Amino acid sequence: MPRLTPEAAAFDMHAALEGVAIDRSRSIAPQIYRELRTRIIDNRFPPGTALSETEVARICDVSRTPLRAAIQDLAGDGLIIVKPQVGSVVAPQNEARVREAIFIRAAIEAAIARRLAERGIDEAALAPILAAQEVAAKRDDYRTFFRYDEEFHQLLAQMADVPHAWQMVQSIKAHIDRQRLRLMSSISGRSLRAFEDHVRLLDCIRNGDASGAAAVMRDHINSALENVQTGLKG
Amino acid sequence: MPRLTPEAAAFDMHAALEGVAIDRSRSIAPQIYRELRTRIIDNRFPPGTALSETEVARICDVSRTPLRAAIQDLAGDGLIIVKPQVGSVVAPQNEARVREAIFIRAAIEAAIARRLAERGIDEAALAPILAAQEVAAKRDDYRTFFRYDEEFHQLLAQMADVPHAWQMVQSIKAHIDRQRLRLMSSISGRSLRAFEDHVRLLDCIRNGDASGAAAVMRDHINSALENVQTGLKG
DNA sequence: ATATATATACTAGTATACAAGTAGCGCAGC
DNA sequence: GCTGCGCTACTTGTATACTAGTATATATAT
Repeated sequence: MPRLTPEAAAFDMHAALEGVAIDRSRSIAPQIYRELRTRIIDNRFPPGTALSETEVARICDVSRTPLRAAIQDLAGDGLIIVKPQVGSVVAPQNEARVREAIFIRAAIEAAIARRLAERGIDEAALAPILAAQEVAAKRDDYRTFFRYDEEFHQLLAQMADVPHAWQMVQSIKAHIDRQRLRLMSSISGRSLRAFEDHVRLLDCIRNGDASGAAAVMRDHINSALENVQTGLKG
Repeated sequence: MPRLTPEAAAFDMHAALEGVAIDRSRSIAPQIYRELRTRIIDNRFPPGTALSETEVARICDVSRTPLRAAIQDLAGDGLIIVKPQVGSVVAPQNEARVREAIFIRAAIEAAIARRLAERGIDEAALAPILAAQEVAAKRDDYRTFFRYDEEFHQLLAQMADVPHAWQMVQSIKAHIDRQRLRLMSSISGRSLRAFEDHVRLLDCIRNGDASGAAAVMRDHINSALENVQTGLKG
């Protein structure tokens, strides 16, 4: 086993895996994947945590086979680092990695915005979400706003008809979200700024301003960079 | 087993897997992954081919475990469709999928071009590749040109310092390359046009024209769309 | 005391056995 | 001839046993 960091030494694996419930009538591997992924993103498994396949499998009461499949998938996402014959650890939060994740998300979502501006959209479908966002934003209720923000972006991706692109965004977004929770309430007025971005984005789309829409979306996503500079120590 | 298409019925699995050599001193799973991936992309495993884990494992003389891991990874790439308790097949070549792959690649690489224009690059490193491209392009030698084109784009990604973004491009590019080989020599003058794109791209980067660089790159990648319309039946 | 060899207790990678589910074929009955 | 039930032969999913490699601790020699 790799040397434990002080933080990881105090880590309680049983506590971190509390609430894991497996439905034996469905495939186990994807369920374990989801459970672990959620816990890594919300930092119940802090970066650097050692994950022994045997130990986790025993605690979750499943065999190593589906658990291993989940670990491999998480390694593919870059959330777990597997060192052959040595051990697996939750990937450290690397500033460069987060910045690159934001870069990729901005690239894909800007392209989505561009396409929507070129093709036009059904604004009616977005209206209720946008209204809910406005309420949350004016209350500076970032938690609620964040939920509708997710919906908003997802709906745009659906309208652009690029499901796999959205899947990639979801995958890469894990690296961004993993550090977002730490600071989400720290910056006041953030929701309002984001809401205004959305309004400006829809303006551009409505006017068929493809480059403008892409630029607004790019800046909107890139605003997460502000967190990176202040949020990560390394 | 899923019903066989006429094409797949005549398929010879042993022939398709010829040349698979496993180095038992290294991990087997990634080796199998590479071997299968290569064969799917160059259509030695035509779309729709049924892949039985047991059968392929036996022919490759490995156990199901590492082979299964490879299959799962390929399913993650969208190159194989796994139907639980039914069977796995090589993913059909879907026009929408290819178009979306091009969309994603264009998005990421356009963002790379933009970043390079903002930051500036070391043109000297690109010069030899560009020179080799010019020679191949003027001979209309698409095969050679294609090799240098790959190098060119990879080097740009390296310069932009986004290794994971490039990894994603590589992954998604499989869907594009799978249909490229069929037509690569069909359109004459293609290399020259691509070469001119590269020159214009470097012009924009040199002048710090971020939007221009992004636009050139976007159009450059999107030119692959011309193949899609004529190349796929469905 | 320090450096080096070695034992030990882990790790992930692989092989194999078993379970559960699906599709297609064939036969019985209508 | 046609319909429907059931058997059979596959498939992938899971559990477990085994292999091989690594890091740490311990003992030993210098």
